[in-house]
Amino acid sequence: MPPTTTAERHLRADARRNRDKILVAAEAAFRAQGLAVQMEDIARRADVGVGTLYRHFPTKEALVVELSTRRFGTCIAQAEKALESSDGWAAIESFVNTNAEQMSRDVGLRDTFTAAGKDDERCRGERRQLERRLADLLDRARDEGGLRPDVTAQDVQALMCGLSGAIASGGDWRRLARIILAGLRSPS
Amino acid sequence: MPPTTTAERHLRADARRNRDKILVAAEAAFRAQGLAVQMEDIARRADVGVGTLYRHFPTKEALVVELSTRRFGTCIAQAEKALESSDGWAAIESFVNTNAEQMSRDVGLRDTFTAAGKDDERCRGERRQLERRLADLLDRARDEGGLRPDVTAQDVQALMCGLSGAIASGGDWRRLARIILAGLRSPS
DNA sequence: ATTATCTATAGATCTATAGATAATGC
DNA sequence: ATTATCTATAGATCTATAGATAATGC
Repeated sequence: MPPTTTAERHLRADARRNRDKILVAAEAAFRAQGLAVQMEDIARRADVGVGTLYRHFPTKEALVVELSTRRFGTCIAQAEKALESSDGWAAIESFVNTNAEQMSRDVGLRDTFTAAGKDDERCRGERRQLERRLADLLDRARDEGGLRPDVTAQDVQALMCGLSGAIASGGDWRRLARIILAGLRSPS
Repeated sequence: MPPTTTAERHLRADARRNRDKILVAAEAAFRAQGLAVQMEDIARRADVGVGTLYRHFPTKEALVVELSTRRFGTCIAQAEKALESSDGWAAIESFVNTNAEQMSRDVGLRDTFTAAGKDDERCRGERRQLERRLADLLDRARDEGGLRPDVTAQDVQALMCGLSGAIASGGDWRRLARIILAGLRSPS
């Protein structure tokens, strides 16, 4: 559930409608074309003038941050869901595979991992929270002996960025995820 | 040794000098700032007007292709040198580590791997040749039993792109290279 | 005489805004 | 009456060129 700020609650009916259309359109545009897509394109997809787009999001950065935050949120939720698995190593496999598959279908997600919101406090917060969840996953798997003992959450975060690049360059996510997971697995 | 084309041989003394200065400046600019650096910046570094830069390289793409080709060339040479090693697996380790270390110091190299010259025949040729050398390295290591049997040259190329992204996102190249190499190693 | 260089600026490609017009809701 | 929308365009930020000026080499 997105944070319904005070500003959003008092929105006029048409404004509310347009805001929703913009978010849907931007989501689709980012997924298909990445964060570099033009504001004009997003407005066209939403069937709205660019002026309206800028009324709702004062800068492109603000729009990118809004949607990147949501993507990070999904990713964090996936990490938490994976944590429910009974087996520590299976949780990590599940997390990496799920994300790799999603990145293969979503340029915006790849861009989010590698580039989005480096200067935005909200995005940085999400990154930190993801790192914490990742650390939880790793701690458990390490305790159970499934994980190579020296792997850190930062390593895995960097590897997820790497995975996004590798997928973008035409690699098969299944094969790449398998290799990276094998690299993380404890050498038994 | 760069290919001394006919055009380059007949260059007037000052033109020859400026061309060299431009190549040195562009190399340094790409290394420090990546391929997105501005032509004006490169010209300034070379102590030359932008007009001169454009006289020698008709488009920015041409300059990027020239320097990316060189980077690919170095990389191919490293693969060939690694191939001289007596041990197949050691050759792969050496290749991956060398490149990872270089990528950590050279934004231009990272950009070259992930983005450069996708539309240029010369660059595509270099990519293919690198892939062939990589395949040679893999074949041998596989025969010797050191390599996970299903790994392809394309996988490794994608992983090198990934490594570049992972390093760009702040990862430690030593740790990342170790994990990826462990993933490629045969599970014995 | 020819070939190369420089500066100033045209042109392309975006983000963002101004200000005239239209839709909402009290 | 207020709030939102639209189109046309300003502004920023690049790449690339025109055309007047300078350096080279026969």
